[in-house]
Amino acid sequence: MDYLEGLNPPQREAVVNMEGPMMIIAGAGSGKTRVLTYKIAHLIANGIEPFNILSLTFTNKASREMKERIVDVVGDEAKNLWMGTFHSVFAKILRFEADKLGYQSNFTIYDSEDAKSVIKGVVKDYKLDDKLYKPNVVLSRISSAKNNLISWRSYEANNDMRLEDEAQGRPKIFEIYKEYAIRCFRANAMDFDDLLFNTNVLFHQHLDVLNKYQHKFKFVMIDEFQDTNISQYYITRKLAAKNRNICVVGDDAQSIYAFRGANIQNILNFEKDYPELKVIKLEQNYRSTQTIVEAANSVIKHNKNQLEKSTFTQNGIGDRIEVIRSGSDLDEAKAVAQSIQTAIMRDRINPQDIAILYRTNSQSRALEEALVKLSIKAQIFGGLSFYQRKEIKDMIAYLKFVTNPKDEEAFKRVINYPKRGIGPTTVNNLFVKAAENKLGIWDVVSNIRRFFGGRIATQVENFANMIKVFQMQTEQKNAFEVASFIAKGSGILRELYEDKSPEGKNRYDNLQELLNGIQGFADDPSKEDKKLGTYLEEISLITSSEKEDMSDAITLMTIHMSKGLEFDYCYIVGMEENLFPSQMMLETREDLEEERRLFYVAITRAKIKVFLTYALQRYRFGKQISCEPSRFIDEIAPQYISMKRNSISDDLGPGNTPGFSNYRSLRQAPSNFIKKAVKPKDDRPFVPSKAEDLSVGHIVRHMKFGDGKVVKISEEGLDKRADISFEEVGKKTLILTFAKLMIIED
DNA sequence: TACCCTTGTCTTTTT
DNA sequence: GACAAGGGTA
Repeated sequence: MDYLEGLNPPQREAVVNMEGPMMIIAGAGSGKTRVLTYKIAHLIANGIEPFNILSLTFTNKASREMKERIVDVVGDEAKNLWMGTFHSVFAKILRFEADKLGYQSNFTIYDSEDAKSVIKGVVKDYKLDDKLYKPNVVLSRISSAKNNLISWRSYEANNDMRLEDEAQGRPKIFEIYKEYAIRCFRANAMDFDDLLFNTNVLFHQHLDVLNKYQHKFKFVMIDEFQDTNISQYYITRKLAAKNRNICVVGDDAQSIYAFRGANIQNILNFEKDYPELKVIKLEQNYRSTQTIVEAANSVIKHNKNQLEKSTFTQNGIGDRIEVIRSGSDLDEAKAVAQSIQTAIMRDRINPQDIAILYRTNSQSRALEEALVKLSIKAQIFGGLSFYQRKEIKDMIAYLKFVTNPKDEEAFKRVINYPKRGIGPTTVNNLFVKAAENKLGIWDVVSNIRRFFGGRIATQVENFANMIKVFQMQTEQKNAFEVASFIAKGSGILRELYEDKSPEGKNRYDNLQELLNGIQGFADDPSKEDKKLGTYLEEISLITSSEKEDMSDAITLMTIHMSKGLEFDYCYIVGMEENLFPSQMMLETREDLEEERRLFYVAITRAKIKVFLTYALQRYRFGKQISCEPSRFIDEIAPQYISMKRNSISDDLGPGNTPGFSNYRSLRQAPSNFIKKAVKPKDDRPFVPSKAEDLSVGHIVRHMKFGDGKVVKISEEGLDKRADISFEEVGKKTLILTFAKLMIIED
């Protein structure tokens, strides 16, 4: 029991109170993972069987780490714990109970890309306006319906949803939802939200099943409770209804997934649903310096909606937060890279303890380049995950289609890849025939002679025979044997091998890497089941955040991904209005408050020091725009920050003309451009004309870009801009307030 | 049917 | 600036 020694009184209270409902409100850095870990260990130490404990986390990484720590405390029996993300745990249960809902246990899990593709198909078939019914918009409506447990059947009658749709001019969403649901079901496929939605249906319709799992999961733990949505909440409420041993851990100040349906309301509901609830607050921060904790508190104070809680620390005061201003996004990246170099060399900070955090994935590129120049190793999380690459998705589509031949999305990917002369027209005919005969696509394809003759039949038949051979393999062979057989047999491997371009080479390597990964799965002695289906189950819920940690590399990730992690030094970059807070989150106070919580999360990742950086100019949407520092910088109480200028580009004060005189423009121009551009066609003296004299059709001269024609004048916000097609450097958009242009021809 | 070019859209965050 | 979709051509 010596693990109890290192806990403070509230932490210990949380651990030793095993039974009954409990809510732990845990401030950032207050040791909540520790408490959760020890609590589970304590349960096991007191004779509770590990397989009676269900612990839900938000990432597989978090659950893996927690499991390892529990093994350290109580030993190997902890391996039988039920631990994982909501999605992975309930996917497992749904596979087991699939027939009760009319699914087959080999159902496919559609990722968002698959889902959008289905929606696109529906919008097209229903002849709706695809500008209005964009896949993203429709999917998020459907998703929020499912997360609130509104089925397609009840959607039409749901006034809230319908009125919102109509107000936005999209009255047909419910029809798309209906058809989307029908198609997914027909394809024996579930999307991410279905995994939770269908679990609710299962527990609602089959009380015997619910009973079984209530009995099994005598203790339920939920981490990051503030990020659960209604659908998740109902599942856990049902599971815990009998034993009422439910323990949730969360921090309302760190709720940053409202956009995904997370509902802070759940915290309040929890108190109503369990009147005997024990609430424990962990308020002492063990992670960060006083400066960081106080600064974070001073930020979150600006939010109206929050639970009563005050975090404090007994750690030292530490350095002030450093705010660095740069002229451009590239200079910002340079400054960050330099500062990191100093941190590593002078402050002796381990690279693994340094992170650069940003609001959007697209910000990573400039940073990456700057780091490479200083030979600082960096590991970038996010962006396209390995499994989202085209060549990988193609290969996996084969695996999916072979396991679940109803999967229409997989079918569409593989039917004509590699090219086998079955084009979109033919594919469409196949789908029409399937619909006419109320059959699945595989029923038509595998019996093609009953429906078509001629060239189509021959080609489709070849395809069907190939798939049948693959399917036979899955019976006896393990995932790797099947996959490498398919890679060769389908022609994918040859197709990629023959592409000798650098990208083609890369795709080939990626495919090999995928096969290696499958081999690793098949060779893993701890896995009992090495079937292809099990492999697919495992990877369909993997996310880009779950790469392995690389040693001596710094970390680059979005702030969202950084939740739950900690670093010595944190660089929070792009602290600009419209970027952070994001311009899409400025409309309502709720949205802005979520952004502010996100900022709170970012600051509290740091143990020793926080850097905030912003740039005055930044490339976005392929254009350069001016930026203002983020309001969040001003929201930090001033005694905790110190302002610095980026030594690289501190000549860009407000009085100067930043515009296009920085090196970004030069860098992007052709190498011979500098010489050419400064040499005008004639030797008239350069006298800038007034911005308001400029109009479309004028030929103008720019000191660096040379001569060009004005093709468009537009206003964005307060800035008047001109699109100019330059002879030497092509089309540029210039902000007329800054750019100096001389009209040389009307 | 396949390929090339142009055009339009996009960047918020993720299971 | 990046990528998918659409249109035109062989």
